Amino acid sequence: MSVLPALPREFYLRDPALVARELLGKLLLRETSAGLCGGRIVEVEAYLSARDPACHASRGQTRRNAAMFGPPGHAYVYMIHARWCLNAVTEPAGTPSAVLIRAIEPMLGVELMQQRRGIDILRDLTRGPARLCEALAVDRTYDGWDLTAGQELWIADDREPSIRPLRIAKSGRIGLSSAQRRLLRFFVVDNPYVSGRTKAINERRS
DNA sequence: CTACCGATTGACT
DNA sequence: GTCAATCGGTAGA
Repeated sequence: MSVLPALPREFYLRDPALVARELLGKLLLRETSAGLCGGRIVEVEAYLSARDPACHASRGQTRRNAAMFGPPGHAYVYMIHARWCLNAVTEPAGTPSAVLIRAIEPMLGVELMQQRRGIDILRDLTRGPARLCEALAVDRTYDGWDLTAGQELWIADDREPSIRPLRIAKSGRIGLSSAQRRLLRFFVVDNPYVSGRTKAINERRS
């Protein structure tokens, strides 16, 4: 049993945009024989199954996106431009939606993450979906991994109350070729570990 | 089998 | 700000 227990499956059994917003401030954790590492989630994007053309699963199931069709609370790990990216699957099995973890704030095992990334600069360690996967040694072998099991790779509540409430902003999603009107990217305002533009389209308290 | 592409990143002007 | 390397997934011959 971990000191930092994993969020339960019910957490993920909801609308992906809601899950995305609530994942901000949670801890993404990774444990290997080399030690524990991870940090606070500060940037996410929601992908809304068949009703969302930008979602990898919007045009049906393939071997690549199969994890998104599975039960909530599991990882969907895919490769883009020769780099891995990590999602948390949401909604019931058969509804292929997910939340892309775009950035975390390094908190645990910084030295280990620096080794894996081959850089020292804290700000560049986990800012971006592929960078954080490299820092946490997440690759294809974690596609389909159960994030609620509380081992190797999981997400937990941050029990440090001092950082709340978080100021949250939303914007359009990053890097999509097709224009996406919907504001499905959520990030912590003024956090230096958020990737891309940090201009707030809309702001609220959480 | 080949050809094309991308939910990115890092190097460069 | 611009640009191209990167390589597995996918579609199509």
